[in-house]
Amino acid sequence: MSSPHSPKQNYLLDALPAMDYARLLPDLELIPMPLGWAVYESGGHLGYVYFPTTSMVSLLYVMESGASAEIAITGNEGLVGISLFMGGESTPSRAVVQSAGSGYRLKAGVLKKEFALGGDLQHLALRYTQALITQMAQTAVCNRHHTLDQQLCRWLLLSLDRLAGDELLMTQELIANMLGVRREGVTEAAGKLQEDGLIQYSRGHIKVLDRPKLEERVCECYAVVRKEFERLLPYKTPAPVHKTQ
Amino acid sequence: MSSPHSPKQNYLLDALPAMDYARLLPDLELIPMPLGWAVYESGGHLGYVYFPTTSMVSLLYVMESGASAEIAITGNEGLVGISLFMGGESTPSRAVVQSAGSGYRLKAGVLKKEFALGGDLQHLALRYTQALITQMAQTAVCNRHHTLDQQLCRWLLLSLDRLAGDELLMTQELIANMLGVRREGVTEAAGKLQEDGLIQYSRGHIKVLDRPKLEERVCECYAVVRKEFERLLPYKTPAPVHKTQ
DNA sequence: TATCTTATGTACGCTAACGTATATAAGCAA
DNA sequence: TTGCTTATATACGTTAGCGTACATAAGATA
Repeated sequence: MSSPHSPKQNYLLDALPAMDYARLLPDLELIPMPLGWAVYESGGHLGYVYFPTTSMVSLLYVMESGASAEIAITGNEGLVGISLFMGGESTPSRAVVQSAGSGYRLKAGVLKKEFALGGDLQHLALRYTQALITQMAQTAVCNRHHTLDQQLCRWLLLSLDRLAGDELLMTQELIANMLGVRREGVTEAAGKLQEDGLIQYSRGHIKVLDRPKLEERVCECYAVVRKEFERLLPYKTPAPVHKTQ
Repeated sequence: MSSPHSPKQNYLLDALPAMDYARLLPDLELIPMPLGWAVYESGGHLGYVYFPTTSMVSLLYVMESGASAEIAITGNEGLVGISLFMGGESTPSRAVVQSAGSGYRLKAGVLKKEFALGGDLQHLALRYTQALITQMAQTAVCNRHHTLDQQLCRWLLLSLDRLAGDELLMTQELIANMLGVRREGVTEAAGKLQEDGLIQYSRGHIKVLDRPKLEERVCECYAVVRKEFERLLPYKTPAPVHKTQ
């Protein structure tokens, strides 16, 4: 099997004008992104920005108690390491690969230089950051007001949008860590979805059977985030949508 | 009484180099920011960015059901309207004046032009935005894991940091809307704080009597946000701190 | 003064999610 | 095959916060 890797599998890189893309290409380094790898740690210095192609990265905060909560998800529509161009160099959160795959990385210095030019990369990166902000804000709202069942639907749909296919490799334990809830709670919520024929899972494999029905059950948060991503990053149509409203 | 208004009461404006400040000064327009005023609406277009000086603005999301949740707070350490320079022009959230006072505004076009220069205003605005992101992320975490009591402490301290003095004009109803909880819940939580002598309130006036004790009761979220603001926006020392850890 | 409005206090049953414990089952290793 | 590890299932008492209802009290208004 050949491996048809290309930086263009990442939306932000793909959206760059040919000249900007050509300038960055020599510095884009293909790397594997294995499950569980901490792309960056809380407070840690970043040497690179990462552009996921076939992988998915969770931004999460781990509390003193060890409990955690996901803040946002990044897939091939974005980049990991916004603090590099936002100027802070680090953040209190962690970034962990949540779905293995590949990505490209760019040395911090190269990115900053390109960003400082004020061209398309700057605009794209900032628009992506705003979309990410919306995702974070909606996570806060969802955590406050919605049930675990709804949040699981949101999480499945957001993840699906960021990956090819209709399958996720993800144990209930992992999902519980992301949502910041008990594993047993996820078992129960996922059990209902399976019973009703929306998904099918076994030992870390989740297959979505009925996406439209998932979109019926999810809270408004999903659509808010999705629409904002589509508005801010057009031309990105990650997965067939049956009903966004 | 004279009114000693100055754009320098806003940290971001104050931190600008003399030349940049001088360039913007003619376009900075002093405006009153009355309680409850919606600085911008969900999805609405912004004509101005706002630099609060003596006022405080809540970023919040209002759900279909009418329930709401605060995403972040902005005071004289920041600005309202980041979507203007981030490129999105609007956001799904609302911004509402939560504590009356004054501020300065700048026409969208002027800000964008200054931002595009890539100078100190750009750097400050982006660093502030990163601090705001931290606040949002921590709101999500706090909503997930901490009790109403802890969240009330966090909210009081964050608000206090953004205002002069030790008093807040704020009914429990208002606070409940911000936190996205029942008013009765706030009554109970605030009752405990009053009983223990940490605060004193009556009909919309809240006075903080023992800030150190408040900082003992608050969850870690407050310190995370505060430290990140201090790291990203140095020289800003809003209120005496007794114990940040 | 009496009345009205708004802010705060208190109570009661309800539910989602928690913490904990234990049971089953699927895949892997020997 | 047997045993071991990991993933999922189920149960039970506890609790924070909800929804609702109603009571008090402080200012404002007449």
